[in-house]
Amino acid sequence: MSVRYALLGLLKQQPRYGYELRAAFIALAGGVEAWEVKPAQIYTTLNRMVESGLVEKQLNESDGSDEKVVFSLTPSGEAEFAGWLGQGILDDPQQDPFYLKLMLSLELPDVDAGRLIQTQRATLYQELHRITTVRTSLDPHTELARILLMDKAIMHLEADLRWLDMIEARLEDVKKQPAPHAELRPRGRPARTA
Amino acid sequence: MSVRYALLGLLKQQPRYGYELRAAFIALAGGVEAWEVKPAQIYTTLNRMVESGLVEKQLNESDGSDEKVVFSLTPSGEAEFAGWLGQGILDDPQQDPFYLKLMLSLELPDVDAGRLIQTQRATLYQELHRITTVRTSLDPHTELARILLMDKAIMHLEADLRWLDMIEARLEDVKKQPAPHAELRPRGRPARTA
DNA sequence: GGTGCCATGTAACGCGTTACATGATTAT
DNA sequence: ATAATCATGTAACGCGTTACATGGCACC
Repeated sequence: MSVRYALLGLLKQQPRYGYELRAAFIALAGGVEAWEVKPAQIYTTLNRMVESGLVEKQLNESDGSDEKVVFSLTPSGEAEFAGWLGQGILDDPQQDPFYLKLMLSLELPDVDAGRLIQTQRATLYQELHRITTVRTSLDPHTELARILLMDKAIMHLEADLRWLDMIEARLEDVKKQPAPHAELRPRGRPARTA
Repeated sequence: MSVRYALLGLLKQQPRYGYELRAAFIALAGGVEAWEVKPAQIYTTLNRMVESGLVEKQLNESDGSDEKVVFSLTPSGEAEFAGWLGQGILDDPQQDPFYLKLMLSLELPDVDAGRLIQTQRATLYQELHRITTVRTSLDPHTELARILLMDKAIMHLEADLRWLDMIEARLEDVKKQPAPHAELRPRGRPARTA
């Protein structure tokens, strides 16, 4: 979803051809490891935007021997970009695959929730270590932007680890107390008692 | 990506028909507001899994007058599910639309980065308030699972707000210091000095 | 007799992916 | 010479979405 708008922004800077746009996007988004974009996505996205009138295609201006296809922004595209920039963004941490796993493990008798949590914790720790290493290797003078990206990743990983601790503590609580009713089970589907 | 595996898990509990699976998934994932799934996605996903041999379709068992299409798990599907459960998960906070906006705003002369940050901060605050309200309205005895979901959202929103503070501080630093070179600009594309 | 939910789909599209294809230029 | 990178695509698929269509059943 964002690639589309980023391309509009890059075209607002200046008209460009596809391959150049791809390089510019990757540079903008923090490098190949952070946000890879395949050439196929660039060209299909650009052509879709040409069809909806956000972008124009100019075949082979100026130079004669060149096969480059130059794209430029239309007023409509500029408006679309401005609209995107003006909006705040929320991501959806509610759609959490790990939460799904956890809920399933509580319903399936042969799955150990504790082990699930341990595996997840190990994965997060490992990634935290990796990212921290990368972060400290960056030069604050020339790569400040990427440091910010890493910092965000670190803060989110730490939040996830704290969240796992919370989950474990809650599960312990439930285990100790007799529990007035079904406790960690999601509501709905009357627990097959009927 | 996760819906597919959650469906396998739900079918491991017991064979079910499509509409029932949808209800079970929504209950599992924390309710309609948290993770809506459209019927169309359920049926197409199930049929794809039938084609790849993870799931079997049984037409109209037991009852006579019923039009329900019952799906059940194959051994292959069970293995697929077990594989998914065993793996740790990382999400990609590197692919961050706000970061893209920020980088673009630093390159485009007519876009104010400070205002961008303020808009984003307001959006995050608003969502934090909304989620906190929802969270405190939940009953810890019967809806503990959803409370966990909300807690995660809150922790991430708080992390994002702290991150915005960091960004602003860095930008201030850059403004004050003469800066030995280009500072917050992503590398690549030699700043059009040539 | 509508309104709404149960239940099952199909069609078309957007985003993103992999795989494939072509041809030019540049580097070793 | 051959390998890498530049440059431009097409085809097919997976996931998810919206919109549309069909038919039953229940409630007011």
